[in-house]
Amino acid sequence: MVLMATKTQRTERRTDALSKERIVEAAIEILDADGESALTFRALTTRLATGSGAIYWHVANKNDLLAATTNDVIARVMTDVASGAEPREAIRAIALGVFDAIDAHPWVGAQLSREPWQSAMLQIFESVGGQLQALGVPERAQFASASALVNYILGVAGQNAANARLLPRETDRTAFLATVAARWAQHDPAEYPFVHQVATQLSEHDDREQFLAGIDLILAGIGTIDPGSS
Amino acid sequence: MVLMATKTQRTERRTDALSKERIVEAAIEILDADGESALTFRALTTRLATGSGAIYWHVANKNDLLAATTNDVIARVMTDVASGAEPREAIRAIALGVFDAIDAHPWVGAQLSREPWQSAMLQIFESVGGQLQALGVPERAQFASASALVNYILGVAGQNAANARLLPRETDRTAFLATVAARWAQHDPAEYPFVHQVATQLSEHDDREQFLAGIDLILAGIGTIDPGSS
DNA sequence: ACCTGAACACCGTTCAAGT
DNA sequence: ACCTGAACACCGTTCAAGT
Repeated sequence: MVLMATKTQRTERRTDALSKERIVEAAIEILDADGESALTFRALTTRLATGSGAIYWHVANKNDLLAATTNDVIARVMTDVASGAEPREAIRAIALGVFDAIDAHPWVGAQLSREPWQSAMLQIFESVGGQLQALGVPERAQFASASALVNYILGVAGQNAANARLLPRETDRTAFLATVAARWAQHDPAEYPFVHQVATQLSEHDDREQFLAGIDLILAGIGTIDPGSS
Repeated sequence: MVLMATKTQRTERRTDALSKERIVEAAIEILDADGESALTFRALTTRLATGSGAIYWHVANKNDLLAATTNDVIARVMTDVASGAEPREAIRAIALGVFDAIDAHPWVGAQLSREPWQSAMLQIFESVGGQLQALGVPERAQFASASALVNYILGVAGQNAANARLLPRETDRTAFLATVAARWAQHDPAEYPFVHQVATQLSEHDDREQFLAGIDLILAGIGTIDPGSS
């Protein structure tokens, strides 16, 4: 195919032509490999063997580029998760999908908590909202319930992204949590009794389980809503 | 006092000597007046009539400075709120205090969701945790409950900060929400039925009330926890 | 001990010029 | 229509030199 095309190409562009997709793809690779600070237009131009102006032809600015990369990752999560399970399970699956995506691409977390009205967020909001309807949450409470869940997911997203930024590259999670727990334990117990008390639990806990426990707590709260007349 | 001191000052420094407090104070003024992007070391040196090196003598780097400013604002909120009300009311007061602080200083929201293990977060965590104990939440559930509440607050913090960044300076909130709602309504109803449906509610809702509704939802969830054997 | 400010090594973004 | 890359106007941070 490719060999044939070399002869008769006419309206076809060279296969490596720039496009927003190719730029986004390259940006994701850089972000995953070396983190947020490594994504510069200079790094992009080098990787794509082009000039900075070429990138600006396809992308408005860096914010636009970051929104596009985040959107890309979240869209993939949402299509993977779309299948029809029981609503409560579906919500947990959506939440875990986002959680795992941020675990795999920590920069997504930072971006999500920075640009909440962007398309990525809309997709999460839509998925969660749809499941709440399926769950039979009364209409007047759907918006607030979806917001609570999404805000919670957003909060954890930012937190996990920050952790990943602090983590000195591939440190294992338990070692990191032990460090934070030790720092917590150092605070004056008189001034920070609660922090002091839960410091041990911190080093033992499983981030992912804890995240899910929070989702379940909110779902339990939603379960207490009076179905009312609607 | 000051006049007298001018004669016999010895170990005293000139009253306008630099200090971390003075730098933090100036940073907060810049952030409040012109937003995150306005806080540069050059702007700081101009305002403080000094050199960049002088600032670095008191502050490790820009991250350190931002953490200190956030810590300052949150500390003020926590001492204002500390009074002993009923636990559930106290938690609502803490949450609203943080919410209002971010409303007044949007950059705090961005920073909170960026540096969750910092001192500012610890203070919120401690306050919330203490109230959960007073509420009689069983010990095994305290950590997860506090985390859920704090993560939720964190998520809203980031969202509000982002909104403030989008807001073209002192636009009123309802006008802004109407714009977002209009954008939501533009999406294909077939693809985004839920978003489409709640778009109207979005433009009518009160951010602050909605925030509190989420807190109440989580508190309701916490209320369903089996007290167990402790 | 604390401060000065020039210098360094970067950024994102623009734009005249090319194809 | 799409791409090139030099140039611009910034950054945060360092450091020799001053007091």
